[in-house]
Amino acid sequence: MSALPAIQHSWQSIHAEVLRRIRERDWKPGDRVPDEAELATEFGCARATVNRAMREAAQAGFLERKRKGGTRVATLPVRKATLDIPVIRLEVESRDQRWSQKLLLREMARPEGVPGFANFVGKALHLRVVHKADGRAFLLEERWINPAMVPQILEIDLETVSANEWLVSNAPFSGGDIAFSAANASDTEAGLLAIASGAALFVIERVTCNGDQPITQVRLAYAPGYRMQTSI
Amino acid sequence: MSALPAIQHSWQSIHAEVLRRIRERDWKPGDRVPDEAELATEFGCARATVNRAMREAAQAGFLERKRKGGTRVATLPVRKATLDIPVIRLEVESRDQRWSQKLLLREMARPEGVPGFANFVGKALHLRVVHKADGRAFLLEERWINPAMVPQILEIDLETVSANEWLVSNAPFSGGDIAFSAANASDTEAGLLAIASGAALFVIERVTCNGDQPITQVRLAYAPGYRMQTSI
DNA sequence: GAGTGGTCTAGACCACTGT
DNA sequence: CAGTGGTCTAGACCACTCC
Repeated sequence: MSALPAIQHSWQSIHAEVLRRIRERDWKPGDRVPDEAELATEFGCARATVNRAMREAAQAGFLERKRKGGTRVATLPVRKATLDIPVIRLEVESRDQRWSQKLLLREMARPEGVPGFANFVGKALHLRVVHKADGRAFLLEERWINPAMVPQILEIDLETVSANEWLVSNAPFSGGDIAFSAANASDTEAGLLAIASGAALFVIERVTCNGDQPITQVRLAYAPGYRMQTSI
Repeated sequence: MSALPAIQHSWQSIHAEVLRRIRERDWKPGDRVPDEAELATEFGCARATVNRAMREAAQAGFLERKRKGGTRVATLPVRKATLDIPVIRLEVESRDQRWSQKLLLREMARPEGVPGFANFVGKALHLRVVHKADGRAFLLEERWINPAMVPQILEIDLETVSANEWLVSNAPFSGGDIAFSAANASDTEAGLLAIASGAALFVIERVTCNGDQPITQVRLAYAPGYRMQTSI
């Protein structure tokens, strides 16, 4: 009962009220909640407005919705965190630091054992780059690029433009996979990053594809101190 | 020009077509794209349908929308990856392994230098737990819990029920922060995980709050081999 | 001021899926 | 089969922001 203070509109206010009821245990985990039509009456708005509010809450993991089954409060709310994967240069500049890079290696080679390039035949563009923030090396990039997918990149001056940035702007892609892990720095890596051998690196591995064709695979190894953050 | 094959409906098909145009460079980065009314005419649907498709594309980072400014293709599309933060037990069981835990420490203590507990006065519940998959230790959990926010937890048998799981189901919370990083295993950590001292651990640090009150802070250190994965 | 996206409404039909 | 969420429509008004 107890309708809301009279004037309630906007899906956001309803969304907030829904989250409040979950947080305050008005609606308990596992509970069936009133259906959209009922809530629309209670809130005095159109069903579509309730739908929007509930859909967003479900997408965030707070509710579980099923046709005919109705809507229930999630029992074990799987929290969903959204990470931004920015262009490296912008990530550095957003910390008010100056970005620069050094191209250590540029070759055409056979990608062997490279994730995403399993069935690849012929040679691919292989890059190794050190990224610097205010002149200090903080990130090693090891990248393989499928030249069949982005032939133009063979003519780009990768000393000037980062492959990362060029690809983001010029390589259409449909999807990919990302994995995060930790790894001990090899002697070589330690030398390049000016850190102790064996130091713990934060590693991001990413494969991007267009359809079923791989475009690029990259391994980013961040020097100690790097933190990837987000809110939930 | 070239209207679509005639029958086009559903925001999802329009969404797919929009992404295709971006991918295939029909619409180039930075380009202004037709406004909603125009697209609605082209696709032969209501403006609300176009709105839904474009809104989702913008949320995913492919478009930038501004009132009056119109909609443009993002020049440097910031990829957004969504991570699921599951309950540890379920994560293990989803790999068809058996989950178990060992409670190493349970004390009331002053949280000093604990993120999120900066202004905390008095004592908090401090836990240290080893999580095992098929009997093999793979994760160290170090947790602080604000007893004022969840007094019932003081009476829970944390040997049986994981604090992680209990909190997820019983502690209402409104938000929090997560950070991911890498760290070298200390001698103690190495001993507990049966790995070499200094090995690279994947670390997740999370603070959850209700309003401005901290509920719990946890540091999860995963043994080498752990990968957190997602698709984009 | 005017153009464009953001949202709300009232009603309708459809698609799943539990009973 | 029937209840519930998912979506579409046509129209309206509002809010922001560029000119």
